Amino acid sequence: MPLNLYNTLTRHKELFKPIKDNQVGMYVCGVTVYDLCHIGHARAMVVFDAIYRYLRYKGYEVKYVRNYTDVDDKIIARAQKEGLSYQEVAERYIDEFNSDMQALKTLKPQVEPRVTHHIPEIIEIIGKLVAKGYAYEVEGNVFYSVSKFSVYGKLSGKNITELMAGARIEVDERKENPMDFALWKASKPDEPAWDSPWGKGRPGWHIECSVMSMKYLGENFDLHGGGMDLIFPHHENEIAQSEAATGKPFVNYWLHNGFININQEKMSKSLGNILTIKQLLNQYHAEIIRCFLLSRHYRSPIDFTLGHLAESKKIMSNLYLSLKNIQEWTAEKKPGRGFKEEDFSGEEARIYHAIFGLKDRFLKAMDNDFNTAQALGYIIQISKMINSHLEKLGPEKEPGEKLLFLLHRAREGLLDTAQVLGILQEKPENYFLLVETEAYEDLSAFIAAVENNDICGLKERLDPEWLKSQVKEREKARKNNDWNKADKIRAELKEKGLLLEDTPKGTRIRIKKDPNIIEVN
RNA sequence: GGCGGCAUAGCCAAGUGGUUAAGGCAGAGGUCUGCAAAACCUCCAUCCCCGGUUCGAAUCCGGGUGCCGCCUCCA
Repeated sequence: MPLNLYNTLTRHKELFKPIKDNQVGMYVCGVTVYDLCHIGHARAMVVFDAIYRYLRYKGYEVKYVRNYTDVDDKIIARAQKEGLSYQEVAERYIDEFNSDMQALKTLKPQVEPRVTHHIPEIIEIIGKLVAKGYAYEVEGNVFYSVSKFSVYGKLSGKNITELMAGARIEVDERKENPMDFALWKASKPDEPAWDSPWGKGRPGWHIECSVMSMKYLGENFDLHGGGMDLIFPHHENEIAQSEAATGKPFVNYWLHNGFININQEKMSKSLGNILTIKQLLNQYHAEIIRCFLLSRHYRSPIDFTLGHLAESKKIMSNLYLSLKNIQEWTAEKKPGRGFKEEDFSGEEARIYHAIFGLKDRFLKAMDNDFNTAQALGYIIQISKMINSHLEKLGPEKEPGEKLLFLLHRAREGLLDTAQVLGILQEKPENYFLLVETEAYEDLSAFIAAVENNDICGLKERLDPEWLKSQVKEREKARKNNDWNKADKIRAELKEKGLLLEDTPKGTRIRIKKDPNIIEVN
């Protein structure tokens, strides 16, 4: 099935055609490593991770490159503030970024180039641009001359003459045109510097991506991605630099993800509403975050609120519930043989159709400009059908051959599609343990776990002896039909964050998690 | 001022002209339960406004209105 994607360059959805039959080169602008990453970064990284996974799912051989900007003004400023070298700052935040990405279960790109490892190549390209007359040197700085590149503005739809030049830019007198931008910056004393034909200095911001993307993917490659904000000037400038240097078209398809708002406000340092990935991961399982991020189309803005996150949490629990149900119903039993459509009728026939149609529908959704929201909807639909059907069959959990067959196929289908979104990667029992704090069916086992301090932090908050006596009291009260007392104890435990649930099999317990630990202003 | 995007139920959200407008959350009613919880069942929209194209439009075109982003570092 053909993949269509929205190309910022043409402002249309286009049929995706790789340059080399089934190989894809993909470059995504990474981060400037001067601080912890926030949920906006998380969105970009998760979105492009899903795109990367999907391309591979479709059978493309993808070379994925994502850079680190490890030298720039902000890093230098941070280093000076903390009395560290810029390398130390960069190293620290590269490590932090890596741990965030790993926690968010993103796949590692094949190449993660750093600016400081590519200085000779950068100098070479700048030299080429100067030689070709696209750039000029002033006092050790090299600027790109925007007016020499006739199609400047083609990505962002801007027109140089109409750009209110200088309106919001501090005009640098040394530039021939206010829109010109730095390729090479002369360094001040105490700043990182490399020798160059124009004296000591360091690369400007945009040139690195031109150089590193072309180095690893060729002068013309397939996909280039990043946040919406990078369209102008960053990506516009990349095009200007690259195409001027090589005379070839740079990137065929430009993809840009939308921004995250927090409670309908732009996330910004001045508003003080920056939420870091670490804060979020502290409270929410990575797959809940991925589910939230992928439940909207990647180009739309999305609003971060605790309510929305709670929805995603519910969704993930329901999905895992299906896996758990399937696991319990199938146990170790393998389906005896394959069945055909005509073998099923009624509810089972509907489930059969849904399961066997899942992959097609999933592909169709994803082929439509990576519509993860719709794709996720289809996955949830299957999950819901399974849960509902099994519930109706009652508690015996003795599936016939045909149902066994359906359940196995459902599981395969769910896992196969969900992995493209990077969800349902945990074993259900582990997921519930991590997220819901799996309900303990056995109260004495729970108390023992508290005593052993197996449950993080609970021993400090709860006296196991007190807990033991409360539980015993309540059991006694229930036996005596003393419902008032039983309810009272249940309420007391609830205040301590313990939820008692009476089921036909007995009383079980689960730990209530506080959903409001993250503070969002 | 320039460029771009969005407007679908209480909320979030999919929907690239054609059967009953995905899905989720919340809510209401129900099953189960001593009660509650969990789970399951049922119910819950004609798509911002006005014109136009068409046999037929949420979907295409024009005009309004209202939001938002970018034009400065930014995912």
